[in-house]
Amino acid sequence: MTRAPQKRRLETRAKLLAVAEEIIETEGVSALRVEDVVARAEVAKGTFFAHFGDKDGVLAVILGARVMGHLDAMEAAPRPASVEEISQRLTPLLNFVAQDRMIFDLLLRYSGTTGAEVDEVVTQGFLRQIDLFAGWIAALQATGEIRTDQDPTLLAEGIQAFLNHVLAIGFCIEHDRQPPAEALLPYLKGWLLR
Amino acid sequence: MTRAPQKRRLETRAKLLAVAEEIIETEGVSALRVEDVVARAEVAKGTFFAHFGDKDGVLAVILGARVMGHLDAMEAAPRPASVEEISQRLTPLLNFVAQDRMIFDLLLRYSGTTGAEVDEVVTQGFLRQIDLFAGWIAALQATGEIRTDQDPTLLAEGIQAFLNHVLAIGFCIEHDRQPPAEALLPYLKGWLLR
DNA sequence: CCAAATAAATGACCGCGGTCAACTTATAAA
DNA sequence: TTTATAAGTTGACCGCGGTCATTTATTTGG
Repeated sequence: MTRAPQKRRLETRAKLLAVAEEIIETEGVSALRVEDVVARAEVAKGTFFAHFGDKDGVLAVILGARVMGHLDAMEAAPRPASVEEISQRLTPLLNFVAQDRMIFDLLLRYSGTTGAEVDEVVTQGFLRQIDLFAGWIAALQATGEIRTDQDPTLLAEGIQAFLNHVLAIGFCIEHDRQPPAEALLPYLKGWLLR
Repeated sequence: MTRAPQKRRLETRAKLLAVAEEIIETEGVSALRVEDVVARAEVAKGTFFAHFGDKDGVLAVILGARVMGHLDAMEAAPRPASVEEISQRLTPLLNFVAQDRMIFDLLLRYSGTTGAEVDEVVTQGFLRQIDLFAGWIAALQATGEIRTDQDPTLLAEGIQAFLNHVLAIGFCIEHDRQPPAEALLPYLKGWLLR
């Protein structure tokens, strides 16, 4: 039987997270170095890895939480009444992910269950997002606003696909830098309207 | 004015490429180590980077060439006459990319022009793929097999999006391992049929 | 044929993520 | 209180990608 974590452990973890968030806030995700984190938190390097497994681990916790925040906001807002409004609702999340390729890569990599670690924040967020989209879609189907010949979940996963596509393209093409939500709209229309 | 590369340089490059391909062939992409390559090729480490910039550079050359090979085959084969046949034509390429996450990541990262290096093989392949799809789509539109209310290029880019989506999901979800081409079909139908 | 100039190759060195046997601290059983 | 056991932490060490001042080979102009 596993013992409850002791206070000391929770303090160390909190300190590491605080430092990591501080660095991300001021210098950006790409500037995060494990060695900086442990130095500023005044713990040994091994401690970091004992807590988070690897560098991506701490990023998953922090970025996962931010994604969750965006999902909270999306759930709190009124449901979109049109395809354009879907695109609007997605804008903040899209801009968040678009700010740094590392964020996109990490979310893409963690966004499905890789076996055991189903309790990952990012995985949760991914599933929640699909559910959220599916809810929006079902409602829009009920009003006849969008196509009804496909399952809401499939349509939701399709939105996910276009989201990632637009983000990936955005990181590649330097010229023609339109905001991701704008680039998304044509795909969304072609996918949802009939 | 830039001078033509001298014979020695071409030989070195060829040797490095041969060794790298040999390693990829026998041990897989993920097992590729720059230090192994230079050791077996009997050149110094710096030489490798003088030739390919970074590790991804040599991978882009090798994997880009393989993608080109698949595109050749796809162009040589008769045009798909249905959505199912599109999925069939895509199967070899899809399986190639699905064999290792590193391949997927690299192609995704290099698959757009990042400014100057437009002459990257991978970027070429990406553009060629879109063209190829657009050609297929235009032909299917002419026969009335698929929807005609959207531009072939947009539909082609959508296929690209679903391709990547299916691959990403495939790497995440361990259970329920259906071949990627199979997972693709529902999206393709929802996207192209009307 | 011989310098000066440029291309190519070298390998010691660095940064940084990640490991692990040893050590310290907390907790439970005797 | 003592002692066995587990939880938590430590830092030297490693692997590997990547850099760059220096050295060696090749080309070119006189």
